Amino acid sequence: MVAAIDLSIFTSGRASPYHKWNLPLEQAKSLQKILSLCVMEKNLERLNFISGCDIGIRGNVARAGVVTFSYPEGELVERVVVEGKLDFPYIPGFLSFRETPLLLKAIGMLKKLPDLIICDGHGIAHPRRLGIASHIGVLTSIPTIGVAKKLLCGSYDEPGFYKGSFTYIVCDNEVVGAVLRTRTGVKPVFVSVGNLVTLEYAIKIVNILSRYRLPEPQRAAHFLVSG
DNA sequence: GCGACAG
DNA sequence: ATCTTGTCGC
Repeated sequence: MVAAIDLSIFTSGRASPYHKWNLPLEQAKSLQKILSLCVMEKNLERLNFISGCDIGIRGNVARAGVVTFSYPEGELVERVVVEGKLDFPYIPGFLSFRETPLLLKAIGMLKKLPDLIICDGHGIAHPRRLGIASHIGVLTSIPTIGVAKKLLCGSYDEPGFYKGSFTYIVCDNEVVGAVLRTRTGVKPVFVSVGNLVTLEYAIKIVNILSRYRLPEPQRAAHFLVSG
């Protein structure tokens, strides 16, 4: 039996117990390469609760939101919103150093940890294979999937027109993610493994979740922190 | 050197 | 991410 993960350590508002966040880019780069070695691709054994998380920014204040839904019922189970400041600037390839601290704080406040977290941004479809979804997944040991609106690295062929069709994202001769058409005729999303899931499963679940009217996790979280 | 570049 | 009006289409 393994002790439950205590995420309350992230709610202190202080630096992460695992590593500093305000790092020079070169150190951040090294850290990403090291942590990417911790990314594991495996099958989920159960999926009863799915969370979506996102960050909204207004001037100097940022709000991180986490929303949890039951699956497959799709009922709202819990939601958390926390406000704070972001000190790290947005630099392509280093998004997690900007948003992860506040997101972990919000995730750590959940009464019940989810079986999966859908993150806004890439997972391993990243130059150093550690996008924000992977970073969060590695630090929390919670399975994560990255869903981004734009490509960060690599190339792909346009997926088919209809919902469910997808193509792969190839970066440095590796398949790092997929471009999935979640709605017929609408702009596709970029799906990639964050941690502890398989790309095939990630594609499948993201496609399924996009059918839900209310519960599409990231959208719900986005709604929570913006509108 | 030049262009690309999640949120 | 955020700032923003009207407008094309089902």
